[in-house]
Amino acid sequence: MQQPIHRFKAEFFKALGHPARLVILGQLRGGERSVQELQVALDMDQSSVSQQLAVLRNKNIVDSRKEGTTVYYRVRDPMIFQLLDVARAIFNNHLIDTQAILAQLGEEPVEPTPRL
Amino acid sequence: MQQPIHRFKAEFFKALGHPARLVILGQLRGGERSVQELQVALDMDQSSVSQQLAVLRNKNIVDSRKEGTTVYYRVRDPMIFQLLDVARAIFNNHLIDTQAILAQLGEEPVEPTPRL
DNA sequence: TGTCAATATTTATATATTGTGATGTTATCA
DNA sequence: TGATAACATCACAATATATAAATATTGACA
Repeated sequence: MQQPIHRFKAEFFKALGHPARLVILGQLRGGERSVQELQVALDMDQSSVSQQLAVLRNKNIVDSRKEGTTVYYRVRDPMIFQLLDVARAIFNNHLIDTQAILAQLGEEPVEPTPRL
Repeated sequence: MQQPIHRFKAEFFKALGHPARLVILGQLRGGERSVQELQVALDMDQSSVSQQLAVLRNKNIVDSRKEGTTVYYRVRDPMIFQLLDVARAIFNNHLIDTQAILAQLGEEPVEPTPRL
């Protein structure tokens, strides 16, 4: 139970456990992005984006490359996207549950057949 | 960014972000298990196991079934295992990083070719 | 060198999660 | 009904994570 490998795996999943970080990964599906581009896409301030990127960086989920004063981020292992795809499939299988949880979160429900 | 669907996905991944819960899911690969069986397998006290199961239950990741005074848990969607398999593949692809992080966690490194 | 733009880190505070122990609940059975 | 077994939930201190604002770093360029 307290095997380090499980702690590590848990850390990995925890890194995925934040809306902004999921959106960042979604953006990175289209290839590398600068912090600024992400900042615009996410409508978040620079500091916050940088912080979320730091979390992903610390868990080796993303990599960065500096070009001049701009830093470009990319996903380290494309298999991450496969992981997100499987997750999406799971969500689609359980839309009703999803709606229940969203309601519980006090949010409006998703449409009948959402593009996740 | 603040779309509820991302919040929901994040909640899902957060639920996977705990060593004990990952071990529980690992146990449930072999089919349903009673709380007691899990308690023994994880070497945790009853209350803690119950609480971790509650987290998984609240996120609709597991289902429970009562038989007399015993409660059996099972994974709701086998695709969860597929997700864990992809995660494992990612970890295997990045063993060096894994070791780096384990070191950072102050733990002993894993063997060269671990069975995850 | 001085300044600016892009990004990172720090700091403080708020919030959430965890771990542990105590208490509740429910079903069985004497 | 009373006792017990199997779980669940509650309560609270400890720890971790999130959020936001301020400050630091780095590279380009005048």
